Amino acid sequence: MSKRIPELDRDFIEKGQNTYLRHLSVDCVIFGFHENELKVLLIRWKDGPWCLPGGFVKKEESIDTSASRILEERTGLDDIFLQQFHIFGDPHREKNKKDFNSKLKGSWIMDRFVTVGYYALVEYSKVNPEPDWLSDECEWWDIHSIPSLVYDHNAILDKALEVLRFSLNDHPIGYNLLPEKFTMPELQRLYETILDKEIDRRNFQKKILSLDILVRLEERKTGGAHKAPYLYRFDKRKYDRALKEGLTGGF
Amino acid sequence: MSKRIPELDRDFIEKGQNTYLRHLSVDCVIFGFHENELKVLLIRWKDGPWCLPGGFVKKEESIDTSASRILEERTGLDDIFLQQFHIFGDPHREKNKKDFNSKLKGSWIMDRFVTVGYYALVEYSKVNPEPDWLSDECEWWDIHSIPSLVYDHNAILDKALEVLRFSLNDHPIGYNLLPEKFTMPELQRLYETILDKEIDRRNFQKKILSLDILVRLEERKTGGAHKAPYLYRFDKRKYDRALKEGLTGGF
DNA sequence: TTCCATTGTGTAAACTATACACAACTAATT
DNA sequence: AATTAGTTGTGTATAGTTTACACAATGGAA
Repeated sequence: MSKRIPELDRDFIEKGQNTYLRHLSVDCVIFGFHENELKVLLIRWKDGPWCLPGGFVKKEESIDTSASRILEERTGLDDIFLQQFHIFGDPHREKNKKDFNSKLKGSWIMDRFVTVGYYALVEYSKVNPEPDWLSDECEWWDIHSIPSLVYDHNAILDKALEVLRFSLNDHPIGYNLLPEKFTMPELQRLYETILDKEIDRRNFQKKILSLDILVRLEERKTGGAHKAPYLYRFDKRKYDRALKEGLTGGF
Repeated sequence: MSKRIPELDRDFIEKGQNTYLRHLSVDCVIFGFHENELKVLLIRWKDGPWCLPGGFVKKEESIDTSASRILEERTGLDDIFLQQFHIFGDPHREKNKKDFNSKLKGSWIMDRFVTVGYYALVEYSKVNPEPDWLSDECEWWDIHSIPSLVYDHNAILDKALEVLRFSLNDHPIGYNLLPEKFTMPELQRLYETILDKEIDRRNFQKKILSLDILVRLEERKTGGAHKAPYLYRFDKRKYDRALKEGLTGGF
């Protein structure tokens, strides 16, 4: 699947500290939405466990830029919605780190790392999951069936989800996760998945429309087995204005 | 005022990297409430500018513990309400760092630092502001007349205030900032100061009481030039329960 | 053609937030 | 001792928001 690049490997392990800040990493929780389910992009280390895609901060690089770079490497996307949400600084967070790779012994990588959590919202269909030279697999996982992850990555993911829930009314979450055109039921299911609760269909529509950030198109979504729903898109200008003033209410 | 400790000084500058993580610092925005004004505790470096009290992370120490330690050193208080609120990772955030102290040239301190922002809520009267061996002064400043601070510390403070405002309904902010017994007008003025807006006296009381987290005492606060207001205290058990479930509404 | 699941729409009731007024109290002033 | 100024304690009416709920219309499947 992915090519091993032993040169790069050795360089990274032995001389990474010349390029990157020590003790500091970035981990990304990349959310997507597909088939009415919230998904998270995970990678699997070579011969190792599943984990959040992450990386390190270059010596002259902003941590926001690091996160963007890491994301672009894994998804092929730039200009992504990215949000720092928490920093994880327990000295014992990387439990069993020593066990993972004997050839890393003595490397800067085996030091203690404090990691900055970012979450990203991406349009599922635009992503081309790409393993890198450190990983074997890169796949979307359903939020309801996340495997056991390395270190404290499950806790990082949980925290991201918690923040995402909390941010639902103040950040352009729908805007970033859905394709340009979408139906009201799709938007509703996104909200329901993130909040993990059911919302009344009619009240949802009323409230979302009252925010005055959507435009209903003439088109309807055909092909479904039932009455064809209207398509909507976000009115970016109104959306941005509403976000500045703070979206009101919540479900 | 503060004693210089040249030994410690030299040790810290030359060998600090053996004790602390490199490139990572912690800065604390310590809020207090006094005379109906929100205050922030600032220190002034020796022969230097005012800044937020901060410090470094020991190699085997949790960043939360670092923040607690830094806070205790500056205020004499332990068991303080502390909340990580943002990490500042711009490589150019420490502008003019080189100019500050020529004797630091070549020291690990002159490297780039990423800093974790914490805010603390303390009871003003319990704090004994103490300069340390790096600083000359340690004083409360009114939130409305903060001086120009070093580096990006004004931005860090602004961000803390923004988060504090946002958190007013989900965190035990009143509980931590006020003395044990307080009057309804005092609590209201705390809210008004943090939110920077006026609130109707009667509606405020109605709403706060409806949260069912306060106990009205038999006592009244005497000595004022007017009608003696009742004293209240927080019912810790009910408060904690309400926080878990999330306080509703907001002003 | 009928059936089924789903969409589009509206209204009444419960709840929450806001605006607003008057009597009681305390110390300072006369 | 009475008056005054400023503040506290309390309640109600109105506007606005959220919630609960029902029925007709549509499009493909049977």
